[in-house]
Amino acid sequence: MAGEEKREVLRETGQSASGPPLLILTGPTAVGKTALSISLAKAVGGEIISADSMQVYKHMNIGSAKITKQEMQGVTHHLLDILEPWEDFNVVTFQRRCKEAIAGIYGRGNLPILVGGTGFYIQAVLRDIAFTENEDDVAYRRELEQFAEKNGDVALHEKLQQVDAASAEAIPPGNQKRVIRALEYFHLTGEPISLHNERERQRPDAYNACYFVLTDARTALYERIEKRVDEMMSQGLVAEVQALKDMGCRRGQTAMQGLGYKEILDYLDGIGTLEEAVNRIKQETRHFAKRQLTWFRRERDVVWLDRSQYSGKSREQQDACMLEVMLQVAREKGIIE
RNA sequence: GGAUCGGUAGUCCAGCGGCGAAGACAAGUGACUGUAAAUCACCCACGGAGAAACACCGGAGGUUCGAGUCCUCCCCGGUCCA
Repeated sequence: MAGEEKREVLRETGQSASGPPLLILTGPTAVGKTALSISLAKAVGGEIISADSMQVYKHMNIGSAKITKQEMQGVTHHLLDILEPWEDFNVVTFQRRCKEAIAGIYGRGNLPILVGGTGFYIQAVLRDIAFTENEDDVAYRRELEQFAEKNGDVALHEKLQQVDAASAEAIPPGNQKRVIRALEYFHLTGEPISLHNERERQRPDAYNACYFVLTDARTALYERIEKRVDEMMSQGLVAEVQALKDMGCRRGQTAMQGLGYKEILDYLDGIGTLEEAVNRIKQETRHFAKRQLTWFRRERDVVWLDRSQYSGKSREQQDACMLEVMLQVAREKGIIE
């Protein structure tokens, strides 16, 4: 239904199929991207690049639901386990390393497949968003944080109002992180970030891409999430987090923002019971899935693959059907034979 | 059987006789251009709606200008005594 419509639109508008080829497979957590991505990679001769903000970290396997060596079935994966958990990571770093990986894959004559649930990262690569070259000014950021601490969100927001009214309009005072970034951007470049964003929004895709979004009925998705969290627990999530804690990982680090990690860390620090922590993980993972869906709905030219359309079939059969659809779309775009 | 406390949204829970019903959670929707598994916003008590009026706090009556709030009876649940 939704997928079909999108494809029609693509055909009619004949969106310029320019740029190097790229396959994207994404969707909310726990829809079952991993297995499908392997079939896809095998079918098209592709290498997978993980578009996931947590799986880049070493020692975070259970909680991030990282693919195992065995599950890879020989398919090459990139951007997994590239950082220690105390290192910072962000879109810009991702974009750079992803582009490097893509270049390498083309060099080997293979097709890059971006697989993962971090929509922002995917967008950064697909549209080749230009981020500021400036290093971030940690001191200035800290200064703003302290200002907000003392004077409140609203006062900080007023600062933004003065230099960049458009951004102030768009960002609510409560969203301190984005208010700070907007101020920081202005501080660094002398240009309002709203202008920059406006410009970047116009960018066409940098690739001849197929953007597949795997989804499912909400209830089914939520059930899968709960089941998966339970599995993580039995696989030893607590021990994994304990090990991270022993390595010196603390709340506040980028890696420890991961779902499942911050909650278990709380538990290990004596905040609440294990049961409460588990329930919170489930809850927040559901919220997260919802946010992901919101993001993908907003992206243009996506092809939806909805499991609920194949509800009578087994997962393997569903995957087989969806693989067919993906190959069909890729052929139409001239990405594969 | 007697005593007593309570029945308000999916859940928990506020509510001096002026309530078209507070708060929290869940659910839903959305934003997002260097922390994105982050951060934030909106919405949420039948229906209908531009506004008004009607309807709403277990059920039925009553008192009152006015009842979720007081009274009576009934139904349901907790606790205590038998």
